[in-house]
Amino acid sequence: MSTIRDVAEVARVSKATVSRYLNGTLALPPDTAERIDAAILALNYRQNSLALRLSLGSSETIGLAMPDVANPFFAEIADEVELAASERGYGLSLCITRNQFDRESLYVGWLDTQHLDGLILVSNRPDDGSLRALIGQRRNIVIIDEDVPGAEVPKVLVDNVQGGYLATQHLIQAGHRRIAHVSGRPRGLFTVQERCEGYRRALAQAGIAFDEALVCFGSYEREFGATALAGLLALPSPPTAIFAASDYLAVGMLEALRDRAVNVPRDMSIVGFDDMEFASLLMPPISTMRQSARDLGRTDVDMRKSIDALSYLVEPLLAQNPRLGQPVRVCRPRPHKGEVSVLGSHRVRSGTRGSNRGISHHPHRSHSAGLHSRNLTLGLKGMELPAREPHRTIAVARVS
Amino acid sequence: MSTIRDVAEVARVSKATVSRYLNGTLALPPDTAERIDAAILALNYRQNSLALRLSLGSSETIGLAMPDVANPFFAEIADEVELAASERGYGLSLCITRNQFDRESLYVGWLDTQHLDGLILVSNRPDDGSLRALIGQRRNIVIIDEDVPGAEVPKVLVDNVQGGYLATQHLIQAGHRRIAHVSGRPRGLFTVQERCEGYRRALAQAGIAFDEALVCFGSYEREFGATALAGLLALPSPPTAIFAASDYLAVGMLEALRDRAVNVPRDMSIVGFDDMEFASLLMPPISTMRQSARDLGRTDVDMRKSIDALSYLVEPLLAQNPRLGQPVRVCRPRPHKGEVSVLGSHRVRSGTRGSNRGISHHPHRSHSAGLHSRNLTLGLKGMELPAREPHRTIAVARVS
DNA sequence: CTGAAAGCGCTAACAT
DNA sequence: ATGTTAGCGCTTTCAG
Repeated sequence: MSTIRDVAEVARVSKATVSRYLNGTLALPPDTAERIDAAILALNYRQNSLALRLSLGSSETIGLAMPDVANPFFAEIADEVELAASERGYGLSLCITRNQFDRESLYVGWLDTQHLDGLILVSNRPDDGSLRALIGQRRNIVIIDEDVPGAEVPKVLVDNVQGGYLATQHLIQAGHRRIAHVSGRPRGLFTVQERCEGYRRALAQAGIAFDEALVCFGSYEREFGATALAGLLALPSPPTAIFAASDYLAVGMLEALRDRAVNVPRDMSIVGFDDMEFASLLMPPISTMRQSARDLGRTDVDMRKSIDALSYLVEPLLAQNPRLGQPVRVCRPRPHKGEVSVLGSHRVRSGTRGSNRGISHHPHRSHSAGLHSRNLTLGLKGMELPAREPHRTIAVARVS
Repeated sequence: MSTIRDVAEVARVSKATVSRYLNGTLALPPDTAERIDAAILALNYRQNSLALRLSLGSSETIGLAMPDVANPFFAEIADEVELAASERGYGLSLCITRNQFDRESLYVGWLDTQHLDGLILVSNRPDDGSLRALIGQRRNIVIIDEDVPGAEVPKVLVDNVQGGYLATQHLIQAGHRRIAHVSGRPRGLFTVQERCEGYRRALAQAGIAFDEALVCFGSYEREFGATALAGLLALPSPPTAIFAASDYLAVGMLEALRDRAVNVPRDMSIVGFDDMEFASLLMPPISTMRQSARDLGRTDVDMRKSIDALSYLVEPLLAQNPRLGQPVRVCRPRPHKGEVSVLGSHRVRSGTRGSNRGISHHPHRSHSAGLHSRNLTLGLKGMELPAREPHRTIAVARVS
């Protein structure tokens, strides 16, 4: 490979001139410009990005650290983040933590070694303070999906309480009184806690007593769905509906129910959580709380564009758009097809996803092919996020 | 952040000494070593990876270019590749091409700019020669999943002919005579061509005439599954079974069949292709040809370890293991749970995936919850891949 | 054993 | 408008 020096020699100018010309910081007389262009072409010159980055002191790369990318929920986030990053000329380093602290630690360390300019962190463990300490005062981390309490960085989290509330309410409105809740572990996980809190609120509002026997905490995985289900069915008075805190859980339950020849939704109603894209591929499709992985991914990178907390990463972008320090709307997602996006307020309407014409609010009634499916769509809630307040939380809640 | 220079000053030695000590190329007297250690600790020194990489002329990063990572099939590959890369100390740059040539081109270019040391390329377009030309003589690319004809680089491809053959044979053995085939587009895509070829072979072998009306090429996507199905059902003499060239296609068909209240598998049998992890979550679970995304990912990075075609990437690894130029077995995957892995030969046995006890070979008979499910497992075929023959193809074929 | 110095390829003052 | 020079932080000859 040829270097800028070769180009300079061939074009009979200095390295600096070539460099400035290439970066557009200089208007050259046509003849010199042409000589340089010709040299570049002749030598098939390409900027060495390593040297560039060393010189600039920035890797032009952001990291996305998540427990697992084979899980469709995370994969969707990754897809969206990659898009946002590449649109801005950033590379994306994929960092799979497999839920281990030492791996999270490794990747956070990459921020110091210039390996990464910024890090999008999806942790899925309850933090004992180590991760928070590790994050420390860093200004180039964004936390999404699961909170790391105490960490003073921008966060993009889902309104899990609201989600749990709506899911449960959905079942109550369908006539259920005995509603179980199956969720992850440990209970200390914010997503677990909050979804459960929403569940309790909905019950309370409907005057249904909370029954400890009807809630199980184990994991968000499929396997636990089956286990939990067995336990619930063995109760003296089993539930008629279940709010599962993840779609994977719901799937595990569906499998177990199928094995026991229990008809869904006739004999058991289920609401999931996550709205992974494949949820609608299930037969029967289950209701699920939508927390859009794509919005989590997208919103997050929008933040980078506007918050000076991420100044390290954002400086080059701000340079082009010097409204520095002004409050900016950070969460302005386009509405998805068939949805109404309501900024700043919640509004519920019936959705259009899937083949759910002839929607029935009663789970014991079903349409066309004997399936139960009802969608709610809750608009995104956008918030003004003033500069200099990097650790406020953006709630993105959706239901479908 | 402190630099090696700071460390040197505090430890009262030269930069060079620190550098060599850190790289283990030097044994130091205990006292000097201690001084350096202390300085590193005190200053919280970390190697700047940008500088390191510029100096070394290698980015210690490989790229994974794929059309889409939200698709579970690709996501599984990504997961596996990340694991392999991180185990070897490489970073992984995720490059989503969205099936556009200019994006593929961009990422291939990163090999020249030192941005990437190696590239794992998953293209999903039929190549008109541009991509092949772009790849040219580069020695640090590996192609997986879909062939780029003419490109002389290592490839990890599935034996699609065999896959199509087995899928079709499965249906024939179940008693079907009118079997449709629905696949992607354009027909020029190798995966499309080969799977169809396998389909034809199986038909021929069973003495069933090939009927043009029963094959549809459109796309691997779900939507086309529904479209194609409508066409097939409208035929004067519709098929009783379908071999779908992707699981997404099969899912689209299942949905369409459900809408028409056609019972699967009683009135229509379907075999898919890919064995995405979520395939078994479908209800009813469909039979599917297993081409293990994970094996594609894993095998590939194993190749990097042993083939000198990838010398650029592999040199640091070979340095530790100087059996340079020796033939190495590159494809030695561990058998999955419940499977028999047969190197160098094919063997069929009944599998153990899912809840398929009481397997029925007849699609019109079904077990427990009224579902049709039959699994075949074909062992991996491993090949000796001699050094200096980087562009031989490894066939990984599995069925389940 | 250890240090001085050159160099990786580029950018960015500072000159001219 | 262009050249000169000094770094960016590290590794690696080459000397001592």
